[in-house]
Amino acid sequence: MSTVRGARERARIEVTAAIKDEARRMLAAEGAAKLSLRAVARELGMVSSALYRYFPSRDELLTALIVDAYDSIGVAAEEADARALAAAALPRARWVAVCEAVRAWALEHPHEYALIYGSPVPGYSAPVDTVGPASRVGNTLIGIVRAAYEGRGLALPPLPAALRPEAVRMTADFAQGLPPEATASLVAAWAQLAGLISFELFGQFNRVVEDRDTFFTHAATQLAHTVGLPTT
Amino acid sequence: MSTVRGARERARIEVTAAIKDEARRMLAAEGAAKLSLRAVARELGMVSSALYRYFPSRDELLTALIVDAYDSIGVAAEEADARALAAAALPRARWVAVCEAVRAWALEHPHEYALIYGSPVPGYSAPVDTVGPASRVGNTLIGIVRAAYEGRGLALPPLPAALRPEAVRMTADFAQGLPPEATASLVAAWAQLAGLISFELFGQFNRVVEDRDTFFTHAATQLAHTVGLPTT
DNA sequence: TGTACATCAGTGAACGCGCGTTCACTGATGTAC
DNA sequence: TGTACATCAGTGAACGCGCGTTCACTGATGTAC
Repeated sequence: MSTVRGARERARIEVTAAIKDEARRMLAAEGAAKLSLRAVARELGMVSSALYRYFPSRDELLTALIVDAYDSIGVAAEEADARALAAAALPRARWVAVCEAVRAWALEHPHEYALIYGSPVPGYSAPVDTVGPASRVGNTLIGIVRAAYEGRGLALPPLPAALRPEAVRMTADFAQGLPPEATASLVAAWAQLAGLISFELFGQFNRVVEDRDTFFTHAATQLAHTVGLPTT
Repeated sequence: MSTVRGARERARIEVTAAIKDEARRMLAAEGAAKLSLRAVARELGMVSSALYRYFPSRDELLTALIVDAYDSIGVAAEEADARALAAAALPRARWVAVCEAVRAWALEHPHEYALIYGSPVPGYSAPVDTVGPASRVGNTLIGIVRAAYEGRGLALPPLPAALRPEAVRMTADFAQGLPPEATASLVAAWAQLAGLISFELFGQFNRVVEDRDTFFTHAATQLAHTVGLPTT
């Protein structure tokens, strides 16, 4: 059976996890730029070259952390939505709940958030493996708007003619079943949500916004409005 | 007269400028994390220790670049607004013009944008000198909304009671003369504008948004709506 | 079940690199008398 | 106007640091017969 593993295989899984955990800890403490294989190895009581049995390079380790971060924030969003849905929340409440969950995750994991939504790590370019996990939050938001559309419908202004072809293409590519107006607003809202969180996290709200929970909830509610979610 | 300078003083001004220019070039090429005093000195044909006659540390040089970047993007915003105003544009058109100018600046100076609006540089904390220059873009946006308010007025939904005290405080702190509803929406819009630009710049729109000019103009126009700027 | 060989995790030394910062110095520019 | 001294830009060597990656190796685990 494939569930019974030899000592070698079990050890490999455990050590790989330990490396990622330690790397995540360093990431949280110092940020991506300071993440070094040598420091991780040191902390684990290994010699730095031993890590090359598990990750062929520093970049591969970073990629693994990025994928994990995308999955982690994606799960946070999906679970928040599932809870809201279980509580029979209306689309607008689901939307706000997901936004708040994403923000809460970001505040708990600021460096991981910066890793995936902040400025790109110099010299590193994300490989294709990250595309799937990267879209979980977006897909959750799409799901909420789709449910609203199929229910009471959406309240959206008409698209300018110049944007229609692009909105139609985006809809076909990743938001099937939505009206193109909704897709365009949704993509913008997703970026805007990240802007709100980034500003808070990266210090732009220092000396500007003090009651940040209240402020964010209001902004997220307004965003729900811009994607056409009905008030009631 | 203080306008006649000795050779020493003139040289100092020129060399300081040359150091900043070269540093900016390296920043543009490699990003903030890779900016090194040694590399700048090398490129300038100086010995690395000579830079310490001009900047007491690497962080001071970074701070100078940050201040310059804030000023540069601030000037871009202010000039765009002045041009729109000279063309007798209505507030909404001024708003969109400023948003587009900010985006254009960001696309031309991606690493400088990342330096000021991206994830914080590890180990670096911005000193107080940056506060003034940092608020130029925001002040430009405030000015547009204030002009609209004093003209035809703003179209804004009422504030939730929980947010009112914070909105009143923000208004008193940096947006005197605006109704508190406008201040709250404005701060959110400012962060959302940065989110739109960051997503485009940092690659989140890859495989998502293709016709980015059109998309951005639409999103900026929608933002004008959320801050209450009248359509006509 | 036992043995011979293959696989693979981890070691330790080394390579070559670049960095920020300090310090005693030289020589040119500026200043006071 | 000329001279003596003070100021300051730039030099060159050095300190101490950490990094990613390679490579030949040892010894334990796994596998085929």
